[in-house]
Amino acid sequence: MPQLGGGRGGGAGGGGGGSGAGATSGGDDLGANDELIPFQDEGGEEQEPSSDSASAQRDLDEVKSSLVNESENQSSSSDSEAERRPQPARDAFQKPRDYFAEVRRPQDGAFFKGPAYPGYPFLMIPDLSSPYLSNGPLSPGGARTYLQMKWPLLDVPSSATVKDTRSPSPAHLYGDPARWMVPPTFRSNKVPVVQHPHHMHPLTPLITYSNDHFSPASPPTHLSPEIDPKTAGIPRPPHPSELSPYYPLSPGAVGQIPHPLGWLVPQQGQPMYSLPPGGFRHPYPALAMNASMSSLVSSRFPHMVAPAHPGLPTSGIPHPAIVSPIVKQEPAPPSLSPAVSAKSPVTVKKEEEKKPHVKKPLNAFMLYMKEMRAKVVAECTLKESAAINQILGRKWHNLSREEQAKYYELARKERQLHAQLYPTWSARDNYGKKKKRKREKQLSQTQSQQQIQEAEGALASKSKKPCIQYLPPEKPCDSPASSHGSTLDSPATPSAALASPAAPAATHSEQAQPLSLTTKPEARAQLALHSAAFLSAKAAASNSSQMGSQPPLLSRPLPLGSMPAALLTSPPTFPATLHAHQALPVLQAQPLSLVTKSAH
DNA sequence: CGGCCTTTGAAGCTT
DNA sequence: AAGCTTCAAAGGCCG
Repeated sequence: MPQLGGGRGGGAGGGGGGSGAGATSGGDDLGANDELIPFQDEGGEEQEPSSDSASAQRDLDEVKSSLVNESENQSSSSDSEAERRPQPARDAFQKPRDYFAEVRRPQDGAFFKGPAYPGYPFLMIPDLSSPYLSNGPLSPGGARTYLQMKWPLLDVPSSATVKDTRSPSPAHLYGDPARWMVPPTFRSNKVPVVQHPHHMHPLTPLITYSNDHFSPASPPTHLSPEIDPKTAGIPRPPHPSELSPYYPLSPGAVGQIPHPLGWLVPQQGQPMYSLPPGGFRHPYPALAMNASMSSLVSSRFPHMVAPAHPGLPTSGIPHPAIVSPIVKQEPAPPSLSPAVSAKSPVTVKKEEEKKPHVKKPLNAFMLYMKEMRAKVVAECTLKESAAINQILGRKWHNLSREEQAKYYELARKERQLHAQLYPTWSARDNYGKKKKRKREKQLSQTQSQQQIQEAEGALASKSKKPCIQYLPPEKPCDSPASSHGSTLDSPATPSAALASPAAPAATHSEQAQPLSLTTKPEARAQLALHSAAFLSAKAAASNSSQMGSQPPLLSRPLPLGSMPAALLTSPPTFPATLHAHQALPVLQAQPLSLVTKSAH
């Protein structure tokens, strides 16, 4: 696994201060630019999401309001927008991954806490449950945890610790609660964790990945987390940013890939990844030690706690990435491949059944969702994931390129790690494991194009009511008109839409969106009513004129996700047109699905 | 109780 | 190669 350490090394070095460049250009191990970093035409938009509660709130409000009425932005957007968006995005564009080096704009401050970079290596800590494990009762926020650690500035030869698998005592590492940076997710009350005194944006922890800072291979000496003053002298495994803490190494991989947090979580001199063949050891013993954490683990992943019980056979502990509780005997990767062919059909079947279910690595958006969901939920009264996800989707689009880049980077690393842990795994392996109602849905979509069209028309008349449904009755989320979250999005501009042929489609889709929300009109009717007042106020404020004609979503910039890497790296030009082009598919698709649903 | 809904992105599959 | 499909998380809701 050359890639593991290496690539990032360069970045890490640079990271110390400025970092990031390496990430993209430099060097990524696997292919550096393979990662696509989308950006929105809003180009400059961004950064709104700031850790600052106020700003965060604003962001949320924006999103919500945008959901409610996107058109409003059009008119008012100019002012606020200008203010809101400094141009960071453009900057970012020029220096895509120079997150650390870049001096943060005031707004960002909250979000990224620029200053933190150098001195704060970021750790991503899985919520004790492997992301690849089936979901448990754990609360949403609990999922993945990203911790930001503040490291003392020590000069220690990283190499010294790299090979050593042992970790320092947790006590040392965790001794100072103040050092823990806990993302909102954790704060959300579901996971009792000591929170760092300073405000921190939920994403902050993720920065690690986006930057080459925290490179295991060659972490900046001054930043080197390798050694804590208190733990100085205690060798510990490297914490490769590349390696997602979520993935425990498969037996075969053990030793090759040190657990990122291994040093953090000492297992009495045992390597983090010293997994017994076929067994999985909880990667974060230290965390487990925490009463609350421990309970979480035990409740959600009893098997993971097993290590605590000597009597329990380690072999019985499934790999974290493996969903199936039953599984067993063999490490995921091995079990996935060979022997099967030689066995009888029946046997094969059985084996397949036994096969652990290795989940797909999370993509950038998923990571973002996990990170931000709790926050959104906390700030809003909304509980439905569907609604939350919509908000998150909006927020995602509102993120600056750099912010998104962080998640893309993180996702990329996750994929890398996943690939290393489960070399034989293929996304195809999971095909058919879920019910495929979706397919039906889509089919129906295509089949009912006409219906969609009709629906659109209906929508136009209905306008955004549907959106309202998802708005929280109360508005912790909504904010004063000032926020104009949607403003960011955009000017109604059809610019993007018009720019490309797809424009029309996009428009439709956007219009359709509201419909989707209405999927369960009856159920949500009440919600809508609650927010009705809010909406009306908003509508009044905004220029409602466009609402009717303009699709709410249209105003929004196109989705970035699909942006090719090339674009990312390319100079700051990516105009709206470009986005529109790229996003086209997405927009079109969206509408369809939405419409379809509404139809249903 | 299982599936739906909703989002974006990645990967696989199909055409 | 382009487009389509499936799955990933999450949790309230629905049949």
